[in-house]
Amino acid sequence: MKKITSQQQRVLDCIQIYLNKTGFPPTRADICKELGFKSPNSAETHLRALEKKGFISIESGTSRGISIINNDNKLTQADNEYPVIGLVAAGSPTLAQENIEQTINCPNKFFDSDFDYFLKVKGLSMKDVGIMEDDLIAVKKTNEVRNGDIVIARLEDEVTVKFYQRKSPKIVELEAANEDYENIVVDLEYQDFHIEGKSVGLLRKN
Amino acid sequence: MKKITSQQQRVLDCIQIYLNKTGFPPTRADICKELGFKSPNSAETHLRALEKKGFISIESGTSRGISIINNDNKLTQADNEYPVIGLVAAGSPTLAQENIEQTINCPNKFFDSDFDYFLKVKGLSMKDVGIMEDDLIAVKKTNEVRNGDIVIARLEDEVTVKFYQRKSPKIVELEAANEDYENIVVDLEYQDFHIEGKSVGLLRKN
DNA sequence: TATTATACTGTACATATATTCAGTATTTTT
DNA sequence: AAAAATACTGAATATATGTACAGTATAATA
Repeated sequence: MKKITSQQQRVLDCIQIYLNKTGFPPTRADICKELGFKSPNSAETHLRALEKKGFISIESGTSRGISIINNDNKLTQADNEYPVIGLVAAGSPTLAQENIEQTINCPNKFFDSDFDYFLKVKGLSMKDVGIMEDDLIAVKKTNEVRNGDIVIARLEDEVTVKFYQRKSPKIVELEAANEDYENIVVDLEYQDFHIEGKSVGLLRKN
Repeated sequence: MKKITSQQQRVLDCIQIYLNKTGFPPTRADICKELGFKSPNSAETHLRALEKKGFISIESGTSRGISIINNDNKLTQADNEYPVIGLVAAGSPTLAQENIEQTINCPNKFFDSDFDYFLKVKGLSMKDVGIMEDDLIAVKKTNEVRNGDIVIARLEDEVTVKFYQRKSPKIVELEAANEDYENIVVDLEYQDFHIEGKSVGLLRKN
């Protein structure tokens, strides 16, 4: 990490303080107000310097698009609040979505891949691979899945967790890991099918 | 906290996911794009409902001025490095340096109970309760176990994970959750038996 | 010595964004 | 049965905001 000047440090601290206080990053004007600058360009040039030195990233054209880059070699590991989302009974037909109000504090790099939320499992359709009722699956939102991946898929209005198997350009098979459940064959041409994401890990609380 | 609808939960999760990914809250348009709405007013009304119910706060006239109100005090959130210990066929799991395969950074109060280390599972003797090979069991070191608890026990030189059942003052039965394995009957008078701890959670990395 | 980085003020403008208004329809609550 | 809440589409607009351009001045670097 490159050297930082005292003024740049003030700006960096200002961003962090503003974030802690409000929950979102400041605008150029906010920084000016906080540090006594009279031109938004003062903040702008400092931000550009901080970006160039790798302390922050700036999303171009985006309001408040500042994010502080954590060097995770530090003592303070970056945690986040991850939402826990409910799931309809896997393998059984038609049930309204039941959602759960809960978030879990978890290090960002807890699993081998990053992930977006936890999914609370209903049903036992994946029991043979050790996914039990009420387990929390760490889900990475993505469309890029391979055969054999455990995917979270939406078929019409129903969300399920299954093995993914692309059988042909228009046919996907969703395979359960439980002999009591039958596999689901999806015709992409006639059915509303969408990959929500894939499993990158699992969490269970006794 | 008031009731939340499934769509409102989706919006709330969307905000959290966006925050985790970018470091700043989404705009109305961002939410629409993420959830498939076609009018920014769809996001707006959901946000107003979430604000009214106390899940978020919205800074008026401020771009991305959304912040999630979390009920739990995560200020005192502390992390720790937890050792991962291999479950070898013979020998007891100790926290000796040579037995520690790796460490995992994890919030102290990640599971419902506190815990001391992760144990890496070998074998499938508990497969019917979803404990698979190479899963990491969060172990709390304790002697206080109850019937039905999943315990980490040492019998002579062998360490196993099993259900605990106290049959009589001198007899303990260690029950597997896999029909291919036989239960182990322990005579406390004649056998060297020791409870290392009990399982308080499970972690799996795909 | 020339060049670059730092550290500002001040003005201007395109666009990103919040927000209101006008509708429609369904579900839930009173 | 009426009222309120939910769940949207679609258009319009004031303003919040990023960002470029034009300057001035000093310190650090090559």
